[in-house]
Amino acid sequence: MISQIRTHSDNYDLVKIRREEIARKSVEVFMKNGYEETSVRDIAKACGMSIGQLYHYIGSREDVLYLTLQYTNSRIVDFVQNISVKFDTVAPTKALQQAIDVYYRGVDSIQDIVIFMYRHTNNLRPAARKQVYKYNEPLVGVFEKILSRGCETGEFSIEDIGLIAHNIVTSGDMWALRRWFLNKRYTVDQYMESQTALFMKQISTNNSKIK
Amino acid sequence: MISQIRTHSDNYDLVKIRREEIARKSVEVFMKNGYEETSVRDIAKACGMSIGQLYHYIGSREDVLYLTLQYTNSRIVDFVQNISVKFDTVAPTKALQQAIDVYYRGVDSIQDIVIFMYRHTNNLRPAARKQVYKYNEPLVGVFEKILSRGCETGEFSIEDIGLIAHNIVTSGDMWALRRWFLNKRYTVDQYMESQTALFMKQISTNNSKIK
Amino acid sequence: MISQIRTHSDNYDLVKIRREEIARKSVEVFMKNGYEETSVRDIAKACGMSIGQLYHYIGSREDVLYLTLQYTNSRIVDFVQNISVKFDTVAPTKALQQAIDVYYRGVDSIQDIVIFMYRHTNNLRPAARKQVYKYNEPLVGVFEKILSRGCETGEFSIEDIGLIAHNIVTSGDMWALRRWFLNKRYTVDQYMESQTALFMKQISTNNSKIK
Amino acid sequence: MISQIRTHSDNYDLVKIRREEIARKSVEVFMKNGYEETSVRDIAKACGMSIGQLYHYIGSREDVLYLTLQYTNSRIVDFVQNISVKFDTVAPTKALQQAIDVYYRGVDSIQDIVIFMYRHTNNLRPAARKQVYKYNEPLVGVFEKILSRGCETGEFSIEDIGLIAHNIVTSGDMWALRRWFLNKRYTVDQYMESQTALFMKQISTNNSKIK
DNA sequence: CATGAATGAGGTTTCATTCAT
DNA sequence: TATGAATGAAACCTCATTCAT
Repeated sequence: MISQIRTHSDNYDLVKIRREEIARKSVEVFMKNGYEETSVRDIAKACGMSIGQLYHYIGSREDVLYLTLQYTNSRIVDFVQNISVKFDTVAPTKALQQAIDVYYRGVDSIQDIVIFMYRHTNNLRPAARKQVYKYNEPLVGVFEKILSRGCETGEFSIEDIGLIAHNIVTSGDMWALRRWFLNKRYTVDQYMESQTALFMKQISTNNSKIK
Repeated sequence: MISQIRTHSDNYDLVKIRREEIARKSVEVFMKNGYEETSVRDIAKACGMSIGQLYHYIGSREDVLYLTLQYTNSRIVDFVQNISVKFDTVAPTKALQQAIDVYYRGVDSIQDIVIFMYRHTNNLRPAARKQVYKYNEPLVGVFEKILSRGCETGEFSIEDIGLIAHNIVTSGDMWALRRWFLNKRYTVDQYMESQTALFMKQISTNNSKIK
Repeated sequence: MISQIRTHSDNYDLVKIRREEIARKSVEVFMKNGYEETSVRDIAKACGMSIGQLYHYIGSREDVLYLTLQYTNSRIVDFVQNISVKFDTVAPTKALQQAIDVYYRGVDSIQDIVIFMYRHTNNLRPAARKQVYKYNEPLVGVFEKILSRGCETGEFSIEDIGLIAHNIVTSGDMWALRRWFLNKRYTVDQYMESQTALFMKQISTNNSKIK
Repeated sequence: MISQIRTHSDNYDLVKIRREEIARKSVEVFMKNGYEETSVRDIAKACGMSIGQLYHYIGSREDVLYLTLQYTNSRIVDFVQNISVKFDTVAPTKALQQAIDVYYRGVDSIQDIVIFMYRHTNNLRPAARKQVYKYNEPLVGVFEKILSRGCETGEFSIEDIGLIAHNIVTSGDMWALRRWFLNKRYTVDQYMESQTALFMKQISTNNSKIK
């Protein structure tokens, strides 16, 4: 959905292209300088546009924030979803481990972006905020799907699949949000393995536990 | 530790009192208007001080942020610690449940402050940021202590006490950080109970499980 | 006279047609949003033209103002003149009353345009301003003609016909310019009748007065 | 009344002084460059203030317009009122002539300001506009008072004193508003005398007329 | 000690006009 | 011929901080 943001152009395709360009480049400056510290002038420069051109495709500075958050959310979700499809034929336990692996390593490689998303989604006006949240939700879905499959095969026994999936995701996010704390004790691999092990304790059937 | 912040006053006690006042009042305005939207003038007014007087006790606007983060962290940690002392004589399982109860309900009642802390700690310059982190650490310690005791009594069986404690705390924080997601599915009580149950799966000895 | 305004087109007739269209549509937007608040983009949209096309018929934004002022002046003058012709065979006193009736009611029905004209004619560069003034002058002439005829028939006795005619017109304009004042005390009809009566006192011969 | 305009200062006296300063100086620039063409920077410079200082005493550029309109209105009304008091002991006919003389010459000497007032009062937001109108009203009252006195002494015979007074004022204003028309035909003295003579025809009792 | 007036750089946004397509 | 994307100067306004009183 492109709308909500004021444009001076009716050329839908061009707007779409430019906005993605803006999102992609803006994330970079925001990562480098921080959102609050980045002026519209900086944004325009980073996008290789004149200020006027920039304002053809957005209505306000906040719209750039929205575009970046939307963009990064989509990128992350797409990334995890795309990879997860491959796990559809893998045994649930294995699939789960691999999905966690993908997501946690992903978080590790874009720590700053994850932090950025947690910090600045609240800066958006309510309507935009909700949109961004919506873009994020499928992420939990990826894990729910695997967990469901595990329950069906009898590998997992779970009361509330949604909560576990949510915990898996947020534990991953925490690797970024609390790296000041976790960095001192773990590497990503250690963190990932430990957490995975803990999750397994919550979901494994006695069967698998005995093994 | 008071230092790091430049003062125009040598009266140590007065400075301390005033700074706590500033922190207390500033949190209120920040919650109401947001940090970025609150000007030094607003802060001074909220504190019932003149701008000049305010600048006797702080060196810059950021110092106010530091004071509030320090203050709120301390308040939270103190709160949980104070209550937890009472659990020292309670059986670890019970104590853990009660501590989670206290913390999660606490988070629920100051959701905005928790979000504020996660968002704005990064705004501080590194030195101050580390200080604030340090103020937060004892919180995990509260849970570590209970878990340790449980291991000693044989009620719990835990490989990495620190990680579990950390997970307990951050799961609580998530109630605030992702309320847009969790609110739709749970009440605070449901969330708390479900999470507690899940943690128990990770730490209970077979012994207690059988019960 | 079309000139003064730079064109990109040599098709004289087309230019004329388009400019009238521009004037007609622009008055509408100007009335709705005000001249200062209406951008060239808004004007183009209101005219159903692209910005580029608009600039084929005008040389600058101010030209649009000129066109609208010229257009509205002409419309008003034409309107009063057309109707006044019908009065040529009517007794001067009657004719005057009817002409006043027509003009004052006319002003009442386009109050905003009258105000607009008084306000914005000064925005034009001197040459254009003079043109617009010239377009307005025939209006006074309409009343001068009636007054002259009345002097000839002996119904009126006037020292300075031009001044009375001017006063009649400007009193009408004042119904728009000072409606904030006059609205509180009069309806158009009352205002019109009272002013007409006062003008009669200034121009009636003793003859007619006795009646 | 000072209020309505946002201040950053609570020092009532200082605000009053500065605002009068702003009004006085701003009228000058506005007369020189026009309101629309005068930037806030220009205003500040004309006032001998920094932009920041200017914004201590106003909330927006429009407030400066309000201040100037309020100021000039007050100046005009005060001027006419002050002079008119002297006429209280003069015979009404004489007093009226003198008051007209004072006002019309006044208008002549500040033509640009009168035009400015008619043009830009509409730029104000409604509340401010009404205030400015209110400041203008006593002007009509000055003439009403004289006319009333004339009716009491029997020199004048008037049906609607308010309307005549209003006409006297607006005829004076027209000397400024339509000087492009009137200049060609009259000097200010001629205009004044002719209009006065015409007003006398509307208000003189037969008595005085015979004389 | 206390005050709050003053600073002015720099923020975001608009918009008349041009010109490559 | 017609389009509307692009320009970028300049508009208004804010605000952390200082310092004379």
